[in-house]
Amino acid sequence: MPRARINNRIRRLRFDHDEMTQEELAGRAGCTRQTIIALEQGKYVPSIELAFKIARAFGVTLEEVFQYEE
Amino acid sequence: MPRARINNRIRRLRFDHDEMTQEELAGRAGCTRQTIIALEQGKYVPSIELAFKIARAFGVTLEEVFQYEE
DNA sequence: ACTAAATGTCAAGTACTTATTACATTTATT
DNA sequence: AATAAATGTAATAAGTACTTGACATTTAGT
Repeated sequence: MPRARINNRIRRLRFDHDEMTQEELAGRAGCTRQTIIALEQGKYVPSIELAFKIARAFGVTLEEVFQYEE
Repeated sequence: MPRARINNRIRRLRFDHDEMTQEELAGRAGCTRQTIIALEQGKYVPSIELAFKIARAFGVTLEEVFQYEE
């Protein structure tokens, strides 16, 4: 598959949610802390399922967290 | 990662788009025909990137194509 | 009925996502 | 300065997404 051009606003959303910790987010999203770290660092793009869970953890839509860069 | 609870409306969207063929959709989304077939059959869930491309091929949002069930 | 287009199946292989475990570093707090 | 909390790093391993290629079946048009 093509070069991933997906970026995310996880770091920003954590900030906006009273500086929610990575561990707290991981817990809510049902993944590990390391996964959150890697996502924030842009090391990879999550599966759709995890993306939906992260969005839900912040109470926003998937597209408010992840964007396809042209 | 958890059991994928993502379903899609690709078949329906193709129908609504004047019965766009799987090959035509694959071309627009930049994937193979076999991938479209497998997705319609629910054999797996696409990457976010492919999901965005498919949505774009139909001119709708990602969430209009893919839904997280419960 | 023929033919072509569309859809489906199968198998092998590559690349990526994510968990796990364990340790290191940075940033508060007191 | 000491401790604890938060963040970062790294390596292994398992499972999944997707391509490629080749062949089979179904559907539609003439």
